[in-house]
Amino acid sequence: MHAALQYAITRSNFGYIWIVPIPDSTMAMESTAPVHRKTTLSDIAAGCGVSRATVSLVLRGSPLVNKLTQAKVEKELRRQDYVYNRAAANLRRRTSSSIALILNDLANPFFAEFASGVDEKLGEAGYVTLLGSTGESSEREQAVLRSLIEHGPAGIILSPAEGSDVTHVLAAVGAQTPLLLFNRELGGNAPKSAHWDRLMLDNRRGARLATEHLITLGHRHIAFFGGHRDSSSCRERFAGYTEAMRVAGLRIKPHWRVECAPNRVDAVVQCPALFAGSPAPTAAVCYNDAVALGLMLGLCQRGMQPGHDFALTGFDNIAEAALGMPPLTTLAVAPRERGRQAAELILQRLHEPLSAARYIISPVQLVVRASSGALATT
Amino acid sequence: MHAALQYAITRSNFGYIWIVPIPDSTMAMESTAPVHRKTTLSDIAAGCGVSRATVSLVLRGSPLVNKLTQAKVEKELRRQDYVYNRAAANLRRRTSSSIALILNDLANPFFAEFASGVDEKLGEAGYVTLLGSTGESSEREQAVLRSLIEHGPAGIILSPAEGSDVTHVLAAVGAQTPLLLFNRELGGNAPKSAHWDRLMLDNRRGARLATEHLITLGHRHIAFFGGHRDSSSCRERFAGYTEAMRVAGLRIKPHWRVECAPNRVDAVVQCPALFAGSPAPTAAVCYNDAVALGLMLGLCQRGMQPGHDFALTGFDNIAEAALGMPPLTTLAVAPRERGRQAAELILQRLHEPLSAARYIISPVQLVVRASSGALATT
DNA sequence: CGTGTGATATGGATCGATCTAAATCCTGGG
DNA sequence: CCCAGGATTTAGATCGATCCATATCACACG
Repeated sequence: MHAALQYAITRSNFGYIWIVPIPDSTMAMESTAPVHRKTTLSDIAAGCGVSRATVSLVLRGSPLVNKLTQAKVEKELRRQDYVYNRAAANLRRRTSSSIALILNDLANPFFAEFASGVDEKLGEAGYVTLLGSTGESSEREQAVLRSLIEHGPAGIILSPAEGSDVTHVLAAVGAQTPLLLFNRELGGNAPKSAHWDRLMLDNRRGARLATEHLITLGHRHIAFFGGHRDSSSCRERFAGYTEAMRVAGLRIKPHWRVECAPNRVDAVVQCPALFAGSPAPTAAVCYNDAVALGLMLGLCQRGMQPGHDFALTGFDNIAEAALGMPPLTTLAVAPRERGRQAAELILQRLHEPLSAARYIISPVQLVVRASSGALATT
Repeated sequence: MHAALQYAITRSNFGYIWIVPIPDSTMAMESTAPVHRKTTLSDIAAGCGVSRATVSLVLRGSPLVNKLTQAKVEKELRRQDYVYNRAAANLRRRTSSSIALILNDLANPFFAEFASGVDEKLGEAGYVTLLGSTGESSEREQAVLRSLIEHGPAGIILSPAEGSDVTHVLAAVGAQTPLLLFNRELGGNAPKSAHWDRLMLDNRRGARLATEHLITLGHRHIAFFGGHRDSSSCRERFAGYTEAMRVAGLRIKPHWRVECAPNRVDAVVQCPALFAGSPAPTAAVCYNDAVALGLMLGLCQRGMQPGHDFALTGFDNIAEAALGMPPLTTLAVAPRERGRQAAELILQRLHEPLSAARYIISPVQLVVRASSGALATT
């Protein structure tokens, strides 16, 4: 290879691409193994004059093998840079060491942190995470499920896409692989025979806590702001809100229910709707933090000071909630913890495939900050 | 089972746990398969009186089989709810259909979106993503690498943990599996023989663009705010800043370089340091968006109006950047696109294992908004 | 000296698919 | 009626590990 060809540099649009040739001695002597094949248990056996069975025993730390042979084999394992082929072992043992994690929206920080928790816990238990992101499309969900199931995961953790249907999911999953549903229910009505574990958030209780908090602070005209009626989590949160209002003997005016997409931009846009009717609310329970932060912006634009002239709460306790001006009163759902919990649940299910299905509604915790006016700092 | 035992409800702390017994007919008739084992290719063969080889050919859509037998086999496949065992096939074919994706911090929205892009692209290509999150710990990185490599991924996409070391990583990965490095370089000095692909962000150019933008707007006293000197990306961005200043013939005062942790809280705290010396800067290039948003808060607290009394830029273009008051001028890095690109690169590498290593520095794009004063709206 | 015993080691079948080479079937030409 | 040759099908080995039943060995005991 000529020195002149050492580097090829391309300027493309903005970025750069370097092409660096491979050094001549592509693969130097790899101990003793043939250049390309991975070394297998048989290579080790041959390499130190014992049978494959013995090597296998050593790999699994069996007490049956003599200390000396064990040492000899272990030395050879290191010498040949052996890596265990778990797929082969799993095939023979009819086991699996992976769990599929299928999320409707990995790019959402809430699910990202959930995934992080799942992976953490699974890793500790010696399992590996098979990831699948469906981008909120039930067609992709089908495809992803079918693809992942072929890799034979021991279990599946699924946060369904919106509009995901029971029968389709069950058809793809089959009856063999345990399923844990997270965050959302499946649409359609389930066949009687079907059963799976569920891990949900206590949306209803969360919204009730927030509403009660505002009531305690003296508010009587409280709105429910944001979210769409057809989202199940929004329905649940709204139910918690109405429940608290009813218990406190407060009537809800129709114009106190303002819908908007669960993001900041739309929240800003819809803010005026809150004040269209009379009496105007003095506080709002928001569908989630994004919406609450948007509403705060909208209030500022109307010359109102959130936490002072108007109290509001969020839901999720995203990172920015603590840092807003003012900081946001909200409900912490601890997504990483939920991830660890989901992993634990599916692992338990593997140990007891026949035990009763569990339906867990996970606690949420009210985090009081200045936006609700409780800690108002002028 | 008695009706009285139908449900067990536990109230625990905040949440609830339902235990729902499994219906009596746990597994109804599963077509014809024995209750518990998965159906295999042999079952299908036996079920419709052909050989295993023929079924295998049908599965892979070979044109060699007669239309009639093909139809017969396909019918039986459906009847028995057959699912392909890709692990077994991979073992025989000595192939792999998975790619390992190892991230230093999955909970970070930037990486979450990157992962989302990777998974999307890999899915399209028929690959499955093996996830591993290292939580910024090089020990965990080692463990995760070793665990994932045992599952025989066809390739590895690695965004290294801070302080991750070349030799350790190479020892875990081995020479067989192609490696693509994303976002960061590995520490330590690499052995000559080693080579792998790299996909990095054009940190330097990004910071230069931001700085040039501020200079064009008339600023002469420009600070570089945030980040730590020992982070490689921070060093690169700082280099871009100094380069632009030098080219424009502007001297940098020492007190214009203020370090802080790459988050909002610390940025607020360090804000006053910017104005400790004279002459005070009239603008700042910030290490990233979080820092820039923090600095905006700090400026407000000093009674200054960002984008009006003081110009500033961020880096990353996180979701909140567009929604701040004022919206933040920043550099878009398109993490999802980078993810798709990373997936593409590793897939290409699988097709050409011996082609030259690529070093790609991905473009970043200046997104001008009001915070830099270019679009000042009073 | 034969043999029972505990400690080790191993051959060969096996998991569920694929591959290779060879067997079978079918059809038309000689 | 036989056979070449294309169209189909298949038996059996194989991937890299594990499991089972059996083999081997050293030693002690009657």
